[in-house]
Amino acid sequence: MTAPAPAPVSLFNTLTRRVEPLLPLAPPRVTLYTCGPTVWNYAHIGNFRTFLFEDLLRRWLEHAGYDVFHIMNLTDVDDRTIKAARQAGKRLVEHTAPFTKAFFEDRDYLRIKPAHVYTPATEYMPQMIALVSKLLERGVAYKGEDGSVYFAIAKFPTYGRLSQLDKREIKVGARVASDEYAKGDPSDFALWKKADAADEAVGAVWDAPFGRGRPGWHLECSAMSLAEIAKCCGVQTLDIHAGGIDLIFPHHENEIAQSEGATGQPFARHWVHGEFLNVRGTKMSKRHGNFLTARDLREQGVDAAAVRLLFFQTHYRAPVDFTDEALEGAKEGVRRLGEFHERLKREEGRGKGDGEIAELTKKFEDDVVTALNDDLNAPRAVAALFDFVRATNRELDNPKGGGGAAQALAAFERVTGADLLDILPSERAVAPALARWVEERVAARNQARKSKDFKAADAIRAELVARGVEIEDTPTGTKWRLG
RNA sequence: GGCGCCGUAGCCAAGUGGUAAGGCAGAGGUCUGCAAAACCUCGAUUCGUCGGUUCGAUUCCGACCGGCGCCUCCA
Repeated sequence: MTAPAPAPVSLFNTLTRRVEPLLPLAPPRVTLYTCGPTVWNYAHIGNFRTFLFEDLLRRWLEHAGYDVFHIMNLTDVDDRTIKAARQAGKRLVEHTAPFTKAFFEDRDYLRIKPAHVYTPATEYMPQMIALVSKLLERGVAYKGEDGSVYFAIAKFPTYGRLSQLDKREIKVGARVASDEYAKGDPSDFALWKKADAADEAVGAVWDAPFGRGRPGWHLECSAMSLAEIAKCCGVQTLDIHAGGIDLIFPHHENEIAQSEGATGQPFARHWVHGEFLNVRGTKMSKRHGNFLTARDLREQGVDAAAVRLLFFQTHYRAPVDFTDEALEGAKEGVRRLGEFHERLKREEGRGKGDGEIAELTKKFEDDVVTALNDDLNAPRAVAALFDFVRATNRELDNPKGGGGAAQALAAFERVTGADLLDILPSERAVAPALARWVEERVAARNQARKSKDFKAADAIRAELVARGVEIEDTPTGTKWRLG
């Protein structure tokens, strides 16, 4: 799968509502900005579904030969972080720091590749203030009667293009902000919110030429992404901006307005949005209380490989229901991949260098490339993977077959290993004492089997199973593993 | 009310204008002392319902039913 760099990758673009070839501004470089977590609490696995799809996107682009610069923001100042800090009786940063740390731990547990740069909003105040100043200068922002600064969407004719707002009507009687009277147009959104008592109480306030206050939610993404791509690449347009589907409106719509209002350049060329993780048909969320955090899964001993496989078995633009049954199925799939991997390593040297397996391997890699290039169709890639596993196992079962196992192993590892899907089972540490005991019992059982004392042999197996050890007799000896 | 998404076997889930991938679970078989693993065979005459377009629709159009999301700080 050494694709000529860079390969043609197509992705659905929310701007046009079509699958389009990815056309970076300056290939092979791709600038990728993904909306990260709000660190007011632990992120749940619904949040992580989005981060996992972005992880696959990043890896696939790199695999295709692109030089990806990945930026992810950390929202550490907004309504929720302030409220949570206040309730905890802490300063803002004291409250958010542990959750930022937890996010990184969860990210590592789920094997998500770290972004090249993480941008916490509170560390980009000068950039945000400068952006607001610029928007005020250009006359697309104004100071409201309440002292906050708003963006005037009337000054930005293409407002609503991303979310097809021109076709929308705001629901009559929908939530009306208390500061409504202060704005020129009810749809104008806050760039900078004048400090109030709660903000002061937790230290979420900054001085700015246009007044003491704090940034509106959308501001950070514009300010930070523009700052980072200017620094790294000297540009004002992102190649890809990704996030959850719920961010299309208003978050991303407002980011476009703010950014383009300031730079006059397109903000992002390709907008990519992932669907939700549901629980019995309803969006997983803190509000519904139907959520599970990454650390919950980790504490249950769930292998991250299973979570990754589970999510990759559904297309990123389709909603997926999280059920225990589905997770169990993914765990079983991961086990099977692990077995197959072990087998390939064991039988790598078998047979001649080509044959049926070489054909299967080629088809496998071609299918994976085709699937992922077509709007990151991971489910189809996974299907090709299991087709390959089954067909190759069949060949390996044939005493005369087996030629090409080394190639199969290499291809298998390229796709399922740490560079791409990253869905191979984690190594499980076994305490030396346990290992010694198991080895002794296995030897005893084989002794019993040798003397045809199957009753004793089965008793020992039951003993092992009771301790969570599964055994498997093979022509080359007895294998065991923790179940 | 506006905009958008979804409804495919027990469960999860791809997909195409020409007659349904893959995974898990289940049944039978090969192998095995027995298991396990692996492999083989079996499952939707059918893709929410009803119409329409078409030689032909699960795939396009319309209506309806059911579920869901967004509509100013939710991944």
